[in-house]
Amino acid sequence: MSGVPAAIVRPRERIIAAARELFHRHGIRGVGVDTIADAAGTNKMTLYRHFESKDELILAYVRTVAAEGETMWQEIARDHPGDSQAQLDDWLMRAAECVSADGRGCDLANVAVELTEDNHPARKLIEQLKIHHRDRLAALCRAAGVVQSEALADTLTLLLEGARVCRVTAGRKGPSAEFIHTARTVIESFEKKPKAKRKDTTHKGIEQRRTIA
Amino acid sequence: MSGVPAAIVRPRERIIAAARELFHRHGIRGVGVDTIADAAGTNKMTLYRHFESKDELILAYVRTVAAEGETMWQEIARDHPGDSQAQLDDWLMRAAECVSADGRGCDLANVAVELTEDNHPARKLIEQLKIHHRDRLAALCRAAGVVQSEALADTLTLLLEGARVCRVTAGRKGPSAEFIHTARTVIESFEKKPKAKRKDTTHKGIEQRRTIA
DNA sequence: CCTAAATGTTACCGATCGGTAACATGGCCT
DNA sequence: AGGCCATGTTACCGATCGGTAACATTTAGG
Repeated sequence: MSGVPAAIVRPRERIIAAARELFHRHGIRGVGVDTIADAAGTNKMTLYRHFESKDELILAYVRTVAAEGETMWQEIARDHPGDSQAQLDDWLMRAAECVSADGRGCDLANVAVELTEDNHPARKLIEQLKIHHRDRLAALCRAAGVVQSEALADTLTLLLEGARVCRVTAGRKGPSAEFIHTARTVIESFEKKPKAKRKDTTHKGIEQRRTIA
Repeated sequence: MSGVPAAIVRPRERIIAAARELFHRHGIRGVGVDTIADAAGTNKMTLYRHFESKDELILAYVRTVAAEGETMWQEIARDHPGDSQAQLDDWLMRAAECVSADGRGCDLANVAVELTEDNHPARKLIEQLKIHHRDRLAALCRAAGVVQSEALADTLTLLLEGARVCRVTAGRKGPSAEFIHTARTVIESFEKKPKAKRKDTTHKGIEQRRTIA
């Protein structure tokens, strides 16, 4: 009854998993539906019974990548409850992993680059996801006591996206190699709210922790 | 003798111009050689008499984009001779134009994203070009008196590349909207060499110009 | 066990892809 | 005028693309 058999992975999930891998490696335009169906251990006909077009499969791919991003944010919050400063640090480490992972850059950005039609539904979805990610980061910066939290979120977003694309264009030894150091320097250059009400312009004591909670 | 007739644009130049435009708009994989030949007012056969493959045409496209970048650097040097600070400002303005131009991002980066084969000659060329650009920027930062010139060049490169890709993924109102302000803030946070030998830690007078020449 | 739904298999469609052969036409130089 | 070289034209090639029809097979549920 509750044994293994019922847990066999359905074709739909295998197709999504195969698309996830192949789209990531060869790009959206670089892989056909035949290849995906084959890699999923099924056939094109079954694929088209679950996705009415390749565009819909691309949308499912984007949603899958987005879900992984959502999982990341949840893990960050779970691993450092109430410690926004540690959450920001964790975000930075995970971001650095994304940069140096495998040199294929950001999957969402790659899709946006390959989808040159302005009104493609996947592009609109990606736009929402990217804005959402930036807003989450801004909220985290604010919680961590950064005064110009919006500006820092914008800056960190640009640095991360730049590092990922530079990893693709300039290789492992390019500007992305120093991403962590670069981001840390920028973060430290932003002023943080002191515990006291008055601004503290001391030129050395900018290192208090847990400013907000 | 020196009249107009001999100056008629040859098919080769028209093909490169058409490829420049179409590759930029629709991506490398998004446009076929037929379309390019047609847009160039010629035919596929003539195209293949000048370029032995589409890959070679892509290479010519990359070289064209690179030449435009070289022209930009020369204009920057010509417009502000001996004033490295003004040259850096000029670079920033031109970079901002690249970001907000037409929302198609960086042509070279787009090619690198679309060319998923690691050993494609165009990818190696792009890598050299990107590294070269970063080194030029680092030299400019050093000439402008920035102490950590290498670090600033890396940071500005990441910001620029990030802004261009964010313009594609997150739209006009995304993090790239504040690119100039973001970059300016970062630049100002980097220490500059004072004229005097001793470091000047004054908290307000960080605005001297023409520090080096 | 029997039925019905999900999946597999094969063949096919029109379109487009990168690339080539053969031949006709043009203009430029001696 | 003659000849040559660049270009234009047409047709074609095999491969692959996204997508579908018809039919066989398996699987699950009553």
